Amino acid sequence: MHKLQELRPTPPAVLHRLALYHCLLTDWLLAGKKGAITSKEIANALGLNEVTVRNDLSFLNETPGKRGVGYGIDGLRQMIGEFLSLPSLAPIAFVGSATVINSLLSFFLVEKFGFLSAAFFSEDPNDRGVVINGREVQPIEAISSELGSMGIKVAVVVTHPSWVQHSINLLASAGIKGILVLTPSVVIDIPEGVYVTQIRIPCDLKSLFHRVNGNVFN
Amino acid sequence: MHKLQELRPTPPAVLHRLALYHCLLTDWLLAGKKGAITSKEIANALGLNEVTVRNDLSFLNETPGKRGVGYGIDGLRQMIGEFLSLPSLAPIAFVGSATVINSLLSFFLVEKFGFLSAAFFSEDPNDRGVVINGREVQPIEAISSELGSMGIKVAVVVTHPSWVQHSINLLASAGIKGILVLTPSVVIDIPEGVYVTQIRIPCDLKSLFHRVNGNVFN
DNA sequence: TAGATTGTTAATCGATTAACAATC
DNA sequence: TAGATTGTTAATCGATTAACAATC
Repeated sequence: MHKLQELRPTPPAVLHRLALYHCLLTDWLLAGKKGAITSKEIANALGLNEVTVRNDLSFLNETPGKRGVGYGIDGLRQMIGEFLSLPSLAPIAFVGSATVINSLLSFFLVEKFGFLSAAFFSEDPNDRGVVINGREVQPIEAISSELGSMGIKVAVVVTHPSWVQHSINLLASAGIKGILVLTPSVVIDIPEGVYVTQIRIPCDLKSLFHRVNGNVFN
Repeated sequence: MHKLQELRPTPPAVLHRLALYHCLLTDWLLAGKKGAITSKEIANALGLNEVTVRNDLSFLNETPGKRGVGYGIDGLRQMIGEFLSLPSLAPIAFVGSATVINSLLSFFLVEKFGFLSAAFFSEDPNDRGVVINGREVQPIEAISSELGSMGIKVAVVVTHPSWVQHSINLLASAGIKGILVLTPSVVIDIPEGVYVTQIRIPCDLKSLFHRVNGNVFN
C-alpha cells in the first residue's frame, strides 16, 4: 500500500474503477472462472492499462496479489468488497413511480450486481397497494417514517423531475447518506452530510454529438 | 482561445461541463431569465469554481463574453450549441422495450433538453405495433434497414443486458456514430469508429457505499 | 535458477486553481 | 476614471503511465 496515502481519501477515479473491478470479478465468478488472474487480464477486459489496475489495487488494505502469479478471483473480489464496505447483498431504496422502477429493474439486474432492492417509494398516488418483488410500494411521504428504522443508507431517485428535490430532502432527513439521481435535473440543492451523485444523460448525449461530428477521435 | 489548443481535442472533462452549461442556459432561457450573466453565477448554480467556467468557455470558437459585463444567455447558449454540433432539436434513436422507453421518457424530458426522440426499436416481439409519441416501435432487426436513411447519428441503448451487444453491433453497422449505454453491462465490445459511453449505475452505487461508510468526506 | 508478475517510486500528462493584465 | 469581470498565462494539484526492483 502507498504508505503516504493511508490517511488520504481514495481518489474518485480509483474508487470508481475498484467498483468496476468488483463487478467484473463477480461476473467471472458467476461464469465459473477459476484460478489466478493477472492485472493484464483485468485491464484487457475493461480496456484499461494494466499499471492502472495494479496501482488501483494498491489502495486496498491488504496486499492482494502474489508476485509472479496474479490474484485469486474470489479473494480479490472479497477484498475489494470489504474496502468498499459492501455487504454481501447491499440494500438500496428506490424512489419513483412503480412503472419506472419496474422498468429500471428490468434492465438493471440488481441481484446479479450484489444489490438488494429493499424499499420502494412512489410519487404517484395511483401506486397505492402496488407490489414490486413482494414488497409494497409506499407513498413518497412515508420515507421519513419507514426508512429510518430499516438500516438502508443508499437510495436511487428516478422520479419525475418535479419530485427530485423533495425526494432528496426526505431521504436526507430519513438518514440516507448516499443518493444516486438518475432523473436529469440541472440544479439541485444538496443537503448537508449527504453524498449525491447525478447521472447526467443529457450531458453525455450532448458530448457525443460533439465527438460524432468530426471533432477529433478521443 | 488557447492558441496552442486549437488543434487539440477538447478534454473530456471540459466537454462534459460545456454540455452542462448548455443545459443550464436552456433552463434559464425557458424560465425567462434575461440580460447578462457572469461566470460566477454559472459556477454558483452548478457548484463549480468560476475560473473553471471561464477556462472551459475559452475553448469556444469565438470569444463569448464582454469584460466587465459577463455573457449574454442566449448568445452563449447558441455558441456552446454550435461548438457541440447540436442541431436545434437533436435527433436520438432509442433501443429497448416499449415499456422501458416510455419510462425513460417519463423522467428524462427529452424536448426540454433539446432532443427529439426520432426512432424506437424494441427487442420484445410483443411490442409489434406499439406507438410512442406518434411513432411506431420497430423490431430491433429493422435497425439496419430503417436507421441508415434517417440521418440519426446518436442512440441510447436500454435493452435487457442480453441484447446490449447485439444492439450496439446493429447500430454501428447502420451508421450510428455515438451510443449511450444505460443498461449496466460490464464488458462490451466496441465496434471500430463508434463512440460508446457507458453509464455505470452499479459502480456509482458501490462507490457511494464506500463513502457512506465513514470513508472520508470528499 | 529463470520466467513471470506484482508493488512502488519516479516521470509524464492532464485538469484545476491562482494570479493578473486587458478591457468593457 | 473606477469598478467589474473577462481571458490568458503560470502554478498547483491529481491521475496516468513508465521504469524497475522485489519476490513468487
